[in-house]
Amino acid sequence: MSEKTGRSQSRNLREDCVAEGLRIVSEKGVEALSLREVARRLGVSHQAPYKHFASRDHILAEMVRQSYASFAQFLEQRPITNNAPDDLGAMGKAYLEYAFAHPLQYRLMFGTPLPPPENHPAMMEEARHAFGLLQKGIADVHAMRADPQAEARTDFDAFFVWSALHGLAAIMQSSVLNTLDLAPGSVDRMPEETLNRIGWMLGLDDPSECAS
Amino acid sequence: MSEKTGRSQSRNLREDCVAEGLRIVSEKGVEALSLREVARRLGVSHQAPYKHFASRDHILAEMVRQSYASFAQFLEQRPITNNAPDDLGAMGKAYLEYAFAHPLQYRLMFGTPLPPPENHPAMMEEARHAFGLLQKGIADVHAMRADPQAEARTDFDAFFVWSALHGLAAIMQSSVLNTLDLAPGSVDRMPEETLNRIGWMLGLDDPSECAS
DNA sequence: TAATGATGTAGACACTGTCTACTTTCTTGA
DNA sequence: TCAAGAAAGTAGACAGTGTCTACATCATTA
Repeated sequence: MSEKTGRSQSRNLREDCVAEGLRIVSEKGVEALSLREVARRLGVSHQAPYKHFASRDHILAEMVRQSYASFAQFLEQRPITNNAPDDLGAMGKAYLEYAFAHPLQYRLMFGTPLPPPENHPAMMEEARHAFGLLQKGIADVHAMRADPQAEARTDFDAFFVWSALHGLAAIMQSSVLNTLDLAPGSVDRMPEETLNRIGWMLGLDDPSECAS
Repeated sequence: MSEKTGRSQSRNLREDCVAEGLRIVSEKGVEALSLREVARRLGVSHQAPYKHFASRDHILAEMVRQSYASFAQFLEQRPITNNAPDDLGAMGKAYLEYAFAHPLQYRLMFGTPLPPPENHPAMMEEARHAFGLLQKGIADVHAMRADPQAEARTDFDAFFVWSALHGLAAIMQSSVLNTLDLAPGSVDRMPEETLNRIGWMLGLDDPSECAS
């Protein structure tokens, strides 16, 4: 009974397929992903991955699930203070950091049509978890406010923040951006300024800055 | 010499390929686009389109170019008043209208990796034109202000507005959205509220609303 | 009128996902 | 212990794709 039992090997193959698939995605993008290439890199027959995944969509869904998980983990592992607005700001910063550090993986999660969500509940569960972090960040901020209306707006604000962050991340990765004739420096300052504006819109800053 | 000369037919085929391609994209998305399917629908051999386009990327670039053109045309044909802030608001509204009315075509322009821009200058020219409309809308607003700093921020503000609008459009088309447990109604009100917030952030509204 | 270039056809190649059939390997229960 | 059976991997086939090449057709024009 060596360590390399058939079962453990096969379980490794399943995980290896996902890992190798994610590597391909990170290098060349989702469009360049093929199960045959995965099998080739792992040195197995082109049908081996199909013993562990029903279809290309299923391996893709697992890759998306793991991406959401590591994305959420990255958001969670930032230093946490007891200041809700600061923590929310740090989460926004972390969001953009992840998007810029792993552009193709980010595109996998948020920029390509996902396999039918109803067929891949595990994938969606992980997505809900990631979004839940943002909801909680917003809720914490609202909770420390006197304003009773704020709480009712939690989902709305979460949606808005997500939308603003995603818009920024998506456009900064677009190839269109490089061909636009923009004032120099206006692109580089965008992430920081956008985070400021989001915070401002949520009323995180000193109201006196409002009119300036 | 009938009207149907070889030349005019071939020119039609070129245009027909793009039109049929756009039809496929609008129905099934870019991923489902294939030149052989286009040829099949047009009743020609699978190689006929290649007499008019060097590669799949070239036909795709032309489709993107036409999409940008019709997108820009849609933005331009909205009623124009002499009130710059109102006109800018109307453009934002038109932006979202187009995105929601033609989701797959919108994805073609802003949601899929474009063919190498340097190889397709006509495509990028049309993209610049579309973005130029937004820049002009912002510049007009800044121009009617006393604030001299505002003008220097034109590109920055244009970038921000584009980013916010795109983020909203992209997320509202995401399949993830339907599986999130959000407060009912928070999604439906997003477009209008986002436009309000953008206007607010640009200072288009009465400053007295700022602290509310 | 003959040549030439543009346009369209046909076949082939390598690649993809997925179906089927076959072999090997490991587990497990009588 | 060993035979049965499940699990895992291999191999071949099929239809689909983009693109290369060779060939046919036809209009213009020198």
